[in-house]
Amino acid sequence: MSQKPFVSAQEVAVRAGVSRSAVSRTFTPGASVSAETRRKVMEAAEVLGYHVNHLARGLMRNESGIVCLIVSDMGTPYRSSLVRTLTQHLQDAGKIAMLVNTDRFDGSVDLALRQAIRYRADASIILSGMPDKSITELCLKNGQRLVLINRDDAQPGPFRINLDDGEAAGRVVTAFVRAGCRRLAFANSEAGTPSLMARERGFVEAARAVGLEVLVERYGPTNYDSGRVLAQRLLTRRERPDAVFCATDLLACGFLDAARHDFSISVPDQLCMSGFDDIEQASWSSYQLTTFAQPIEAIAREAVTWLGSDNVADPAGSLSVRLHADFVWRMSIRGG
Amino acid sequence: MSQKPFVSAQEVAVRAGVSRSAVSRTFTPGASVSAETRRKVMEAAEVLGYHVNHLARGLMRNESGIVCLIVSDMGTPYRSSLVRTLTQHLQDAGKIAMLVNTDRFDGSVDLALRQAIRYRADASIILSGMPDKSITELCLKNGQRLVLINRDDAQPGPFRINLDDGEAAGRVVTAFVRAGCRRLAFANSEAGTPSLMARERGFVEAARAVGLEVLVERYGPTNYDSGRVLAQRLLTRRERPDAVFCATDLLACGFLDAARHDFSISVPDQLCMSGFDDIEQASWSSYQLTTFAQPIEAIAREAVTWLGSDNVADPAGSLSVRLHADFVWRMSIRGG
DNA sequence: GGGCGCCTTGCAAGCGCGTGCAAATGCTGC
DNA sequence: GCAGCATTTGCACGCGCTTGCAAGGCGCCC
Repeated sequence: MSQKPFVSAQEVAVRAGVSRSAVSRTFTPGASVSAETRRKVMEAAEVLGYHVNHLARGLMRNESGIVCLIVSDMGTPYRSSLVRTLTQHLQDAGKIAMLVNTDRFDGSVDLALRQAIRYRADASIILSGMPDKSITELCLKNGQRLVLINRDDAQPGPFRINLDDGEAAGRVVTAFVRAGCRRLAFANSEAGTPSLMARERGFVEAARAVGLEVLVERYGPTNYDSGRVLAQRLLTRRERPDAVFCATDLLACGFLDAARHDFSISVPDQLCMSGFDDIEQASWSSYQLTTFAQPIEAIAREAVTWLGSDNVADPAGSLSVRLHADFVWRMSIRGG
Repeated sequence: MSQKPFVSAQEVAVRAGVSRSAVSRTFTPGASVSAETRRKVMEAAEVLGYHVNHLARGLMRNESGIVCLIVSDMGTPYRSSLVRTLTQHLQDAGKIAMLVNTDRFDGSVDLALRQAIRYRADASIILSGMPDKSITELCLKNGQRLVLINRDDAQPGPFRINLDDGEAAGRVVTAFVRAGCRRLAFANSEAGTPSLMARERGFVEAARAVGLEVLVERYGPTNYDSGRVLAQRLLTRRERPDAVFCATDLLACGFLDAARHDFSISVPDQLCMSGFDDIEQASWSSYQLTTFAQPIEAIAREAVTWLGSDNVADPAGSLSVRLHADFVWRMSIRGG
């Protein structure tokens, strides 16, 4: 059954009456083949249903065409959009995405990178978690390129794509103040990822700069239910906040639902809110959330462009890029 | 730079003072190696950072360990959850997922399958679109297994996983009637996929069986905005429906938002609603949508179990499985 | 002690492909 | 017609791995 299922270049060669090299060259862009030979080969390949074996090709070329996407929580709106856009761009660049799910446990990022090495992936793009330093070195030593998205890591080697989280947080403060808010709060999860913490820090500092203290609350994983819990905690305070910046849209949705349905608080009249990510749900009419748009297209473009370029060992500098998150005005802050 | 980046079994062999075969056997479960040799090999592999080259292994074994996931709209909640769960189960079974995005255009399902062949994927799982018959035959002839999820196709060969969409639709009718609704409507997209149409047909037929006609409206792609448009169309009718079954939760969310915010209709008091999929948002307190749960875990389990089994050519029969979608009662139908 | 059988090990072939090298081919200009 | 050149073609090797086969090592029992 599984004896000799796939047709090989050899078989195409005999049917086309040429040598096997000719077949190989026909499918190698830029190789030297006459038009006539190419035609014969293509014809034979068509009728036989021949497809180049990329496993073997990868073996020879030392370039598999595989790019490994390492991600957790991919059921989440922001993550799934990013994965979607990345795969699209990779395909446009002639690459193919291999997907590794790291939901199970923490160490699985390292395991994922090992898997990437086994399949000789040309590169790995890490959307979640943080690999151990020894593993990243192993990858780099093996000629595998690494991209970290929103991981904000200092170690050299990987290409790092980050947002201006801190600056964005500052803009929220301005917007809140302009809306007349004085009692600011920040709702965060306990995930503690660099970008989440950067938003928190940026918010607190910008508020302090205009003379305001921020109530910071952290709870659970970064999802809808945590947003509800955070609302429960923040909205039952004696001094109830009149403006809340949620580290994530998902948190904001949960927060907003709890505020409206459990506390009958009107947004934005009694409470101003902002989120981050601009997930699709933020634009739904039940939320109309003012938020920051993740520059997903730009992130994907930066990532695959860098993968395509040849500047492997740039002397520490252009190995990092900082993208801008646009403020999307909707209805959750007064006075847009 | 990219000269000899990866360490090979040969290098491990010389360092361990054994033959290259011994290294190979050490990493082949069930092969004959003495404990002493294995120890030496493992030690050498560890310090050298050796990882079996799965490209080469796949070449020899005629089994790459790759399973291709073919999917469009993966930014969507249901799709991304399914992808998430599938990759998880595949990894647990020792396989790895390759992701092909078919958002671009229709023919890309065929292109995706060709890509799967090139990488000698052991199997392809199709979540979106429908491949051309000639391509599926090419895959099967090449020994590649095929799984169709919710594609409801009759052609033999692929393993088909479907839901009891029609029966589910019948249960909605019962619930609507029990709630006292008489003017039923079905809100569908124009995608026309088998499962969507099965729900529509099942709903119309079950309604007819109890003597009710159904207002059917179809519009656009299967997303939130279409739901809003459908509401616009159905809720402005002279005889306004008092119960709407939306083919999808995403449609239902859009419909519900439009009903409440644009028409000030109270759900479920003035209008009963049901969706399908049980996406995460259906449980959010702004929606509290009564719907059917996609048995995502069961789907993934069935798929990878079949991939692991050896019954390739089962005489047409168990090549198809029909799963049950549980009714999830929330607040969008009266009298739960 | 020698014959027998089992476990382990090395050898070598081959999976499908790309590519350097040399031979062959075709073409131009005299 | 032939030297000279550019282009095309075939041969053969090797990428890193698995695995059948036979040789080697070892213990057992008569």
